[in-house]
Amino acid sequence: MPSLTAENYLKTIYHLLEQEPDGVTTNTLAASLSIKPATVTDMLRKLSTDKLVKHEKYYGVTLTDKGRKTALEIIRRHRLWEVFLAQKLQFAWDEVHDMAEQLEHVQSDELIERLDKFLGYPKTDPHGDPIPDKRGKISIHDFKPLCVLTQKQTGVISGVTEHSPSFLQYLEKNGLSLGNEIEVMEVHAFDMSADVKLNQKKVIHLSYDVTKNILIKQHGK
Amino acid sequence: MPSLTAENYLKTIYHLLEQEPDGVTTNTLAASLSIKPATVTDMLRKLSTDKLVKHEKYYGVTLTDKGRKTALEIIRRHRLWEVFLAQKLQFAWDEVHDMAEQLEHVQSDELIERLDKFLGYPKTDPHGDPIPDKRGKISIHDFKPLCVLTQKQTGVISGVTEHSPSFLQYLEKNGLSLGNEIEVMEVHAFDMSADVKLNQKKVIHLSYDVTKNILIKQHGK
DNA sequence: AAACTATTTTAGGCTAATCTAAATTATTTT
DNA sequence: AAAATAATTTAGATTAGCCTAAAATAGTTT
Ligand SMILES: [Mn+2]
Ligand SMILES: [Mn+2]
Ligand SMILES: [Mn+2]
Ligand SMILES: [Mn+2]
Repeated sequence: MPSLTAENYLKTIYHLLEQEPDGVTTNTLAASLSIKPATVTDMLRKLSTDKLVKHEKYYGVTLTDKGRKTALEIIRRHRLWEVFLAQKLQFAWDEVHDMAEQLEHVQSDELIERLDKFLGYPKTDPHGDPIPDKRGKISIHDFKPLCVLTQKQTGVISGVTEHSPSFLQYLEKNGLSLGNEIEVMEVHAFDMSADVKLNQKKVIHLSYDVTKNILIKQHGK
Repeated sequence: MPSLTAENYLKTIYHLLEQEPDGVTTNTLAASLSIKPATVTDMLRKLSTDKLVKHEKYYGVTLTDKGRKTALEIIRRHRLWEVFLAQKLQFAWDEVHDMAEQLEHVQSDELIERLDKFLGYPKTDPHGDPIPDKRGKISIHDFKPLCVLTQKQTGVISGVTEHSPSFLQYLEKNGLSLGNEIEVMEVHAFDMSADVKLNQKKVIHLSYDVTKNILIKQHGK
């Protein structure tokens, strides 16, 4: 029964550990939560006491099994609510995150089970991110950033690594939604931008800032 | 933008004013919120500063127009979520309240509008209580407690004034759900209990504690 | 009208979550 | 290896929301 605040710490630590698996620093966590490092240190002491994190003073923090399980529960709730908002209430994929940030803290296991069933047990959220099952098991995909594909390689847009409304709206406007096929026509060495063919039709030009944040499931893989 | 705590005060004051229209006392409010009177006095000062309530020291508190509007928004959210839980997630009417207590605090006007639409603009919640519209307009019914009906009078079960799971489960078990027809066969003077015919079939015996909490829409009214 | 009782408010304290400023520790540069 | 710099922790303070105990007020009884 962690507080809403503690839940947000655990979730954020979980996400940051995906980039820095052997420990998240106090500053990184503070920046991510938009609070001061001193506040983070305080909370890490409490989370340590509750055996949710392991904090090596002056080095960094990682999750315990208990902490990881809790984080995955929150992520499960967040992503199921996002599916609900997108599929049932017809919100666009750039609109669902902020509401899910609130809904994820509603405490009721039964509610989440029923919601899962109501949604038809979805495996991914509107951004292509996998939804952990009720036991905290999460499937890991081997999607690659579009920027690592080379000429002639093809695949399906299957996720994003950037969730800001402005980025998602940009993708939507250019027809780059989940499920669409792409083929890399040419990569320009000087700025890493790429020409990409969409659904075997239109060719569009994408900057590196865009291609690095689009995840591709490669064909025949 | 009242806090979650302030929202609960406003909602509770609104409900208590339905019984005591010219002012809710500090003790009543404290009991209703399960906190101490001293704490209530503190919060009432803050809500007064924010022009949400009018507090006459040592007498009682009422809502300002602004406070009433806010309370009705929260009640709207609560009841719409209850409809969602009952109709879409198949929860029983005695299970929805606690989850709605949490969901009602999720802040997003657009979410509530879409939810309302998704549910087909319901006019009442699973307990028969009216759902305020987005402008804070709430329809008032003229349902009467079953206990005031006399022999031979008939009507339809249309609401309850007691929401505890044990009471609601009792009603459910005895077929006393919303929409069912009743006819008063006999009222026993010594304990105010009543024999009531359900859907022109079975006659059941109900104590006063039960009949006073069932609201009836009388036929031809 | 005075005294008593019940209710309400005030005074002073506590905890969770935040902050700023100062002290400490680790890392990098010279 | 010392000094400088950067990151982190500690110390002390603040605010919201709660508490208990004491003081003040209102309502009731004699
Ligand atoms: Mn999200
Ligand atoms: Mn998502
Ligand atoms: Mn309710
Ligand atoms: Mn209800």
